[in-house]
Amino acid sequence: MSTFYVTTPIYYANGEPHAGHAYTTIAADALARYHRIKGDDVFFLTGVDEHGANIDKTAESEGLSPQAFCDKLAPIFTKLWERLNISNDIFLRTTSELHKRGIKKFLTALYESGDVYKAPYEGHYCRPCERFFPEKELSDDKICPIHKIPLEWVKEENYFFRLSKYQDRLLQHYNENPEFVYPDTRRNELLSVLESGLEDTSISRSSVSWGIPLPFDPEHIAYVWIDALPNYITALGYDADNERYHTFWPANVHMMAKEITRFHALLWPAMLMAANLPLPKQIVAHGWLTKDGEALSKTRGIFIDMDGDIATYGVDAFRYYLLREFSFGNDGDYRPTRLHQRYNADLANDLGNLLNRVLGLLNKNFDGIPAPTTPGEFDDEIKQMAQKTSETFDAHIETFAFDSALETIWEFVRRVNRYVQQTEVWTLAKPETKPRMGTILYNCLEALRYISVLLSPFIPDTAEKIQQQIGLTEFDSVAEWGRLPVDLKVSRGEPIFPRVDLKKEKAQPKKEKAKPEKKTSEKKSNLISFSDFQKMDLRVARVISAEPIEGADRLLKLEVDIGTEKRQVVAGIAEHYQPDALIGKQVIVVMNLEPATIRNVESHGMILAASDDSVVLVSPETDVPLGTQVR
RNA sequence: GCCGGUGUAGCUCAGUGGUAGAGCACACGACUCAUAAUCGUGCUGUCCGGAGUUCGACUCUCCGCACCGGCACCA
Repeated sequence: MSTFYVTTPIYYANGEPHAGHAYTTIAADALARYHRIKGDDVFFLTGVDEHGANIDKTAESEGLSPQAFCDKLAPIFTKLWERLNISNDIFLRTTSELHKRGIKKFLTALYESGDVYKAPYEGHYCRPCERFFPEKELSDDKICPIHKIPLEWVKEENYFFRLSKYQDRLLQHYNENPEFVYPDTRRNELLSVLESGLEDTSISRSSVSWGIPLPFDPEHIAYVWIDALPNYITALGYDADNERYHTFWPANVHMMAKEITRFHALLWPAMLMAANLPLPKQIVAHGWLTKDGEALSKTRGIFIDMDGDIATYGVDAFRYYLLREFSFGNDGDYRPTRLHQRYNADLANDLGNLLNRVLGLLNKNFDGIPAPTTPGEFDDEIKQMAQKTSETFDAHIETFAFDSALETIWEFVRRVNRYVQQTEVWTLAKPETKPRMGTILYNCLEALRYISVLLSPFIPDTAEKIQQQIGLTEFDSVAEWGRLPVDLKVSRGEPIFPRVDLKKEKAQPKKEKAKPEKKTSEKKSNLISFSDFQKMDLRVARVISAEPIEGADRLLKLEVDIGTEKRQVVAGIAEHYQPDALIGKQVIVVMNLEPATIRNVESHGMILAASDDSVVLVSPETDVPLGTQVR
C-alpha cells in the first residue's frame, strides 16, 4: 500500500476564513479522498498558524490575550471545514503542545547544522516604533519619519539562517525534479529568484513577544514563518520520531495559493536540507478567486457569499463548482450565475435526473434490481466507456486538472442518458422484452454506481446519496464494472439535486453586504497627542504638471503650486491616475516631510490619498486658496 | 524597465503546420421513463494586430497591443 500525505497551509489566524481558504482546502480534500478510494494510506493536514505580531495586534485591538483570541478563532475554521465536509486527519494549531515540542526539536536541529548564526544588527532604532530604520529610509538628521524624534543607535543581536548557502543545492533540486513546483509558471518564477541569488534570512524577531522562543536562546522569538513551516512534520510526531512521522514524511503534496510558494519552495526546502531531512515531493499552487471579475477585498465589501450559495445550492454544488469551473493554477472568476447554471445543467439535469428517471422505471416495473440476463446493442460500449472514463479521470487527477477530470465524468453521464434514449427502455415493459429492459436498467444503475465512485472525492455526500438510492447499504468505493448486486431494493428518494429557480431566488430579500470591519476600540498606545498632530504641516496645493518617471510603474513626478512656492513631489499613483487628468486638481500636500530621492527624482513632500486596493486622492470639497492649512 | 504567462464562438475553455472544436447559453426537431428534464440537428468566430518563414499558419519566428503574475519602484 502506498502512502499519501497532503497538506494545506496552516492558515494565518488573524481573521475569519474566506472562500480562498475554502478553495485550497476543498482541493486538498478531493485529493485526499481520491487517494483513499485508491486504497492509499492517506494523511491530510490542515490547521492554523497562530503566532506573530499581527495576531498579537489584532487580539489586543479586540481586548483579548493572544491565546484567548486564537482559542476563539480556531473553532471558526474547524466548523467551516466540517460544514464543507473536509476530511482532514488533523487540525494543527501552532499553539499546541505537539507543535511546540516538534518545533523545539527542529530548531535545535537547524541550529546544530551550523547554518544558524547570530549577527549583530545595528542601526537607527525608534523606541515607540519598536523597529529599526534602514539608512536609505532616513535623511541626514536621523529622526523617526513617524514620530519625528531623534533615533537611537542600537546594537541588537539577531539570528540568521544561512539561506544563501543552499542556493546551488536548491537549483540542482529544481533541475533534477521538474515536478517539484507546479504549475510551471510558479516554477519559472522561483527559478528566476534562485538565479538572481538568495540572501540569508533572519529567523528571530526581538520586537515580537507572541511566539515560540528559540530553544538555543529563549531571549529570541522565532520568526512566524520559521515557526509555521515545520508544522508539516511536527504534526506527524517529528518530536517523538514516531511511526506516523516515518510513514508519511516526506509529504506528497503541499497545496496552497500562489502567493506563498516562495516560502514553501525555497525557504522550507532549505531548512529541511540544513536539518538533513527529506524534501516534500511537490509544491502545488493554485490561483486566486475573483468575484464577478473583481479582486476580493474586505474593505470594499467584495467577497464570496459562501453561506448564501451553500444555503441555496448545497455544499456539494459549491465544491463541484469550484473544482469544475476553474482551471487549476489560474485565477478563477467566481460568479453566482455560473454556479447556478452549473447546478441546474450538470447536477440537476444531467446527473440528478438520470438517477431519478432510471429509478422511476425500475420502481414501476421491477421489484428490486434485475439481473443483467439479456445483453444487447450499446451494452459493451457503456461498459468500455466506464473503464476508459476511469483511466482518463486518473490521468487528469495526476496533473491536478480537476476541471478536466469532472468533464470526463460528465461525458459518461451524458452517454448513459443517451443509452436510455437510444434503447427506449420505457417501451420495453411488455413481457417479451422485459428481460432486456431489466438488463438495460441494471447497466444504468451500475453506471451510476461507477460514477458515484469517481465523484466521491469531489462531492462525497452526493456520491453516498446515489448509492443509497440504488439500494446499497454500504458505500462501495471500487470502480470496477459489474459489482452491483442484483435484487437490491432501490429507494427512489427525493431528487438529489432539485432544480433551483433563479427567479424565486431573486424575489427574496437581498442579503446585506458585509460591512467593512471597524476597529471600535483603538488602543491608547495608538493615540497621538494633539501637539503631535500639529507638527504636521498640511496644505492645499494645485497640480501644475505631472509626468511619468522612467523605469517606474507606479511613480509620477508632480509639480505642485502651494501659492507661495512650487514644489516637486513624487507620488506612487501612476497605476491609478493618468498624468493629464491630474493637472489643475487641488490636492493636500504634507509640507514638512523630509525630502527623499526616489528613482533619482527628488521629492519634497507627499500627496495624501486614500489607499488600499485602489488609490483615491484626497482633495478639498470645493476649490480653496492655495496654501490653505489643512487641520 | 526587466522576467514569465495568457489573448480561439455570448460565457468557460480544448486544440492541430493544411484554413477550427467541446460544454453552457440560443434556435428548431424528436421523445415522454424523468427534476419544463433527456436525445438529435443547427447557429455565430477577421483563432489579438502586423510582418516573416512555408506550397500552405490559428498552430513556427520576429515586432507590436492588451490583460495577468514575479522583481525593482510606492515618502
